Amino acid sequence: MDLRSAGRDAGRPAMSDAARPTMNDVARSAGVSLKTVSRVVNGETGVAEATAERVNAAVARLSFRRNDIARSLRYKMTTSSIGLVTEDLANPFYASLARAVGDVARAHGFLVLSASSDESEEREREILTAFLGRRVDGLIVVPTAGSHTFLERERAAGVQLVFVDRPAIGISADTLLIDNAAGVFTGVRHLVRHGHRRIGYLGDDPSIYTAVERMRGYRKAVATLNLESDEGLVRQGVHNAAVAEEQTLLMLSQSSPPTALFAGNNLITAGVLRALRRHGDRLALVGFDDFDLADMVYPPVTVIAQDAEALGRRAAERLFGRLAGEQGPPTTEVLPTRLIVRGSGEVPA
Amino acid sequence: MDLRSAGRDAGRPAMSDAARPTMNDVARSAGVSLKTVSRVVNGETGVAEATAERVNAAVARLSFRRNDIARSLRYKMTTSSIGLVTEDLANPFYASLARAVGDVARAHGFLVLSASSDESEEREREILTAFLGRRVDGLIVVPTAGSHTFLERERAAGVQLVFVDRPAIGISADTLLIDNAAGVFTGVRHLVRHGHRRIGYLGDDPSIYTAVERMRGYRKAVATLNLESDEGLVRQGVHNAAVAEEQTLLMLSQSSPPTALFAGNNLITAGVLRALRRHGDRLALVGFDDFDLADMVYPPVTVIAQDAEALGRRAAERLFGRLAGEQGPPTTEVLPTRLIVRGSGEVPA
DNA sequence: GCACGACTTGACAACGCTGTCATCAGTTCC
DNA sequence: GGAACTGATGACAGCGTTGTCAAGTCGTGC
Repeated sequence: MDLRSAGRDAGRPAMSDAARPTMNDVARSAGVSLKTVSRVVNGETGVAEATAERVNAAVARLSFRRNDIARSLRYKMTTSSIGLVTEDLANPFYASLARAVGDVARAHGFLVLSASSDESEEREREILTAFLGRRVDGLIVVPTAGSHTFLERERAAGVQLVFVDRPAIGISADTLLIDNAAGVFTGVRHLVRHGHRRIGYLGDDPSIYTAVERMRGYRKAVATLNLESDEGLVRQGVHNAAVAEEQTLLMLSQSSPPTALFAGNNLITAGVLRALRRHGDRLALVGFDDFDLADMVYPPVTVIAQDAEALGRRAAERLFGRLAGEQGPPTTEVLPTRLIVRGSGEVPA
Repeated sequence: MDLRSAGRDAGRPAMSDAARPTMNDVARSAGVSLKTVSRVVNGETGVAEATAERVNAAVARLSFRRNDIARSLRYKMTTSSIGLVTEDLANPFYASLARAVGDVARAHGFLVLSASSDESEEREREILTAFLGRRVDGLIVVPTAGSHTFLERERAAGVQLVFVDRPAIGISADTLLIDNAAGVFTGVRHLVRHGHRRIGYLGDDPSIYTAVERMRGYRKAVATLNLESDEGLVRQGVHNAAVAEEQTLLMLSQSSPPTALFAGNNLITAGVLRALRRHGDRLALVGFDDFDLADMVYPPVTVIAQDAEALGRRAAERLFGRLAGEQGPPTTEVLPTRLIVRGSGEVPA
């Protein structure tokens, strides 16, 4: 594009020179002092009605909009904004969580900065650094596996901190978790109640906290519910649907295959379903994570559902509680999961 | 909640008395002037190596972090942040869009403020006002139905503006759309090619731009592909899965029911699927919007997919292009949809 | 020995706003 | 009629940073 020929007011030139009016401009235009404008704009008392009207007229005339950046700087260095870091905002689970956080923030007059860490410690740190540079008043973080000790000094400077979905290493702060182990245990027990004793498990990478917890739930079920214990029934590090499909087929072609399966997350559930369809056998299945149209899949999938919305809401409430001055040592709240029975888990052994 | 009383001395933990160090503190600690600290922190040239080292040591010692709020105020009043307003961040479509916007923003060193308007004009305006008060450098907006003329003055003040998914009324700005009408047309034509001439359509509320466009695509298909035109085959205002299910059943119990259906969005597709299952007949179906496990549903659903990620990415690229100074009149870019054949649309009439 | 430029450093103002305190007119009270 | 109060308004400083400009130090060339 040729800037020269773009000419007059084609783009931003001339117009953008119309710099934003400041309180000073409004003051001049209304024939009052800067401070009086500030009083009117912020709805403070002690301004004569006639004066306030003049100021308001000038505000409207100039399209004045208070500069909250400057206000923040002057006013206690607090920004009415919080930062939210999740693994991936496009993931429906975190999307719901983010939505809930946003709603609570809005109710408190706060804005939300958000970004995705993609499970990268370095990227998470970049994001947090940027947020802190912007002086967010609080942070809600789905922490990566790395140490979060460096946040200690930020907390000392008054930044409130809540971890969600996983605990953080190297720092103690308010934390909200899902009861992953109990969820898996419940799901496996459901299968046991339908006669299964040989139950396979496919889980995500053990570097991920939730994967470890879920595996723990499975191990506990195996140990306490009198299940067949066989490492051939266990697959870890299954981190996408394709691998899940492949591993399921391998597991089913063993000499003594399982009669039921537990899928450690929604991606794995998808892969398992595809494998079951290809395989033809009708195995029992329970998956962790609910998903849209789970009732329309064949077979309809029985799941352990986690409430992302509640998780986000509670985390935000906790954060705003602290911002409002709630004292006390860091707390950890664990939210329950819910078994949703739809058919796939009720296939008898 | 009253922000004023919130932050008071009511609650700030004792720790927070350890106020954040400023460049002045660093300067004192390093025995140099404020300005020299600024130079070192911003990597400017012309500082003796020994001095820079002393400053860096002091920075580390005090855990200094540059205050970007103050920097923004001083430095051209630009904040390296953009605002994103969608209808609902929890909706997977907008979640993907938001993720893409976030990635592009990150590549440019920008942060993203986001919020959900819930289709409310008033709420959208509140959000935009809050964003603009924070002096975002640009806005990406999925506009509600109301007039957006008030944004004209913001643009005059230099705020860049991109509308996404729908055009905005009362203002002309860069816009990115999905070719909704063509998508529906393609889907209906797909059904026609499998012998259908009596095709039902269920669409969302006509107050929504995309619903109107999609309906237009259906009408065009009916008119040009020699289909049976019958208002009994058309349902508008279907705004959730339950209504879709109910309306589908009603439509199928007519004296001359359709042999195929087009579902105007993913929620409607879900309702139609449930109705078809209850009804027992195997009708052909094409739905707008792809969804997870569409291949595992029975029957696997043929869909018209839209690329939310591309939409978000292009919108952000457009915005940053403008922020980089690209001139020229507002553009409108229309992204194509994609037909994904899975089985449900291939049932012969 | 002195002027010169190159390099390094710092003093100061300003970004747009709010808190503090002073000022000034108009009461009220005895 | 003067002290004391009330209500409205403004002057000024300062939040933490960066741009501007001046000043200082040093080595070089003649």
